[in-house]
Amino acid sequence: MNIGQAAKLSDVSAKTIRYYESIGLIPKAARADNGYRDYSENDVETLRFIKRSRNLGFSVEDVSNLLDLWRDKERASADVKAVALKHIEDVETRIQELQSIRDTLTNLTESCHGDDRPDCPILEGLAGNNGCCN
Amino acid sequence: MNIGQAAKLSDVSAKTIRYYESIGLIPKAARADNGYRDYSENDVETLRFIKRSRNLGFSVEDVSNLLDLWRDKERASADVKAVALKHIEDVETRIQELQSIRDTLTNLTESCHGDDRPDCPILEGLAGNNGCCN
DNA sequence: GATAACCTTCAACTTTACTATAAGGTTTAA
DNA sequence: TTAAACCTTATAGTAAAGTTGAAGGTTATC
Repeated sequence: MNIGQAAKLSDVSAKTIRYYESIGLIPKAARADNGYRDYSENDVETLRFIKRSRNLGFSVEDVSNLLDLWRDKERASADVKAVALKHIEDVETRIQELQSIRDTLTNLTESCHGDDRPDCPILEGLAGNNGCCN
Repeated sequence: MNIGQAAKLSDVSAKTIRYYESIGLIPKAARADNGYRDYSENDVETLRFIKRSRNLGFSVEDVSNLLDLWRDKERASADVKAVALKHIEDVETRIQELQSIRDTLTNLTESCHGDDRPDCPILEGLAGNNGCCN
């Protein structure tokens, strides 16, 4: 199938597929007689794998590692698990950072009456005129 | 004081201070006789405000708006609150996305024995061979 | 007086992951 | 047959927020 069809089936745009090929994330595609890239069902599977992994927040480099593991039928599942656990840890850290930010902002906004008067604890907090943040 | 001193006091690097000036986030600095930028305590306060705001995840553009509001002694606190509430909402959305990712990954890793055998539910999940994700 | 530690400008580069554009060849459908 | 809808390559641009480097002037210290 042509790249457009593969794009549709995998939900990865044609441009992005070419980009992935250019950076070596996927091997160079086979070519039809007319020079067009030619994809198999298997290639589409790979693209779907990439798409799902990216949706789960793995970097392209992580995905590259995961693809290697996926293709290696002898790999130890522990190797895959290690990549996943590391990523979970990173995600968890980011969640906690964001929660901390949210809580600080929530405290600030709750103390701001939010009307047309000018005094504003939010700005005071950002300026450091209270003990609540940093 | 010189830029290095202002950098130290505000915890914003000298290069970043120059960068902020170049994009108009802060006004052009006063100059000493030798041509060096000259900062006041007030300027350092502003840099600290910027630093805290950035730490709380506000974009540079948001910070620009917040600075305008900060400088405008007539502003309505409601205007500030609106910026903060919008940001809280964005942060909350991001937290939920990350939690969803984390939960999916946790499910996958929990079903993976993680030893030296090759079969791996994580890769199967990423490949779409189960119902758990996307 | 030398040398380190400052400061200056300006342009270019970094990161990540694409996206866009140009100029052109191919295929499909009316 | 001609127009739309594909496909090709190569180059450049985007986002965001800085960072780096070169080439040079200034100041503080030994």
